[in-house]
Amino acid sequence: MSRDAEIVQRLQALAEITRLGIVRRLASGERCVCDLQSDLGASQSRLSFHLKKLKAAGLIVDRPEGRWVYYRLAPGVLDDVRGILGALSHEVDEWDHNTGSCCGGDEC
Amino acid sequence: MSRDAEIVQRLQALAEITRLGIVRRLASGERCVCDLQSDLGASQSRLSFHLKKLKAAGLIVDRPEGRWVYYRLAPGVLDDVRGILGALSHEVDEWDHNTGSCCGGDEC
DNA sequence: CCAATTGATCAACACATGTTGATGGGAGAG
DNA sequence: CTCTCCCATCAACATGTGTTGATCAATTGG
Repeated sequence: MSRDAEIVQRLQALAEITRLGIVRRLASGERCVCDLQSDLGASQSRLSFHLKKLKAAGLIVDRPEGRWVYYRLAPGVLDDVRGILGALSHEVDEWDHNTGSCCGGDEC
Repeated sequence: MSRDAEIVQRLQALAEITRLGIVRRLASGERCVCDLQSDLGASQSRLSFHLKKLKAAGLIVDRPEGRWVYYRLAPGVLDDVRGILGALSHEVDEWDHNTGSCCGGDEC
């Protein structure tokens, strides 16, 4: 998978209200699905669907233990995403109002 | 629109390969649609569609001038998104392996 | 005025995504 | 073993998203 596809997948994983809630919840520590279920008021099936997305994007990791499966944030991944956005917004500082001409130059 | 919905909309706007390319391109300065068209090799209709999404999310702003419409990054918005992600990943530092019990406590 | 250019918008289509309710499987309790 | 709990998975459905090709409005140039 290309780097860009990976970034897109991670951003997309975060770009959903339920999953954002899950990530926010996991930010304070490991939780099992049943915890998230009561915290977020979401059905078990729905949570499982979203956890799968987050896991596929590498944002969370699971730890099965007995009957339960504990989820937590994958270390460093959120900061990695932040780094990408930082690299994007960084160049805008030295922005010149008329850096380039339209349509490649002399024609416009 | 709630704060969370706004964040989701912005993340979602970034979570697409064409739009990520647009943002990356605009990071180095203002561009008109015809510039992006040749840079990204995308059709005019497709670009217009994605630019509309980015604009609706508040990530870019437009500046009509004559026949052309110039787009550029909205200042501060990318950093705002970064700030959100930073707030999320921040709490994970003080993570305790067994912070909470499952399912609210005494039952598991 | 007429023609060309830029870009927004539309309809139509294919495909992806999120939800619900049901089913199944593994682990532990009785 | 049987029953229950936790969780993943599935089918079915509704909705959202991205693409193409056509059309339209506004601007500019001849």
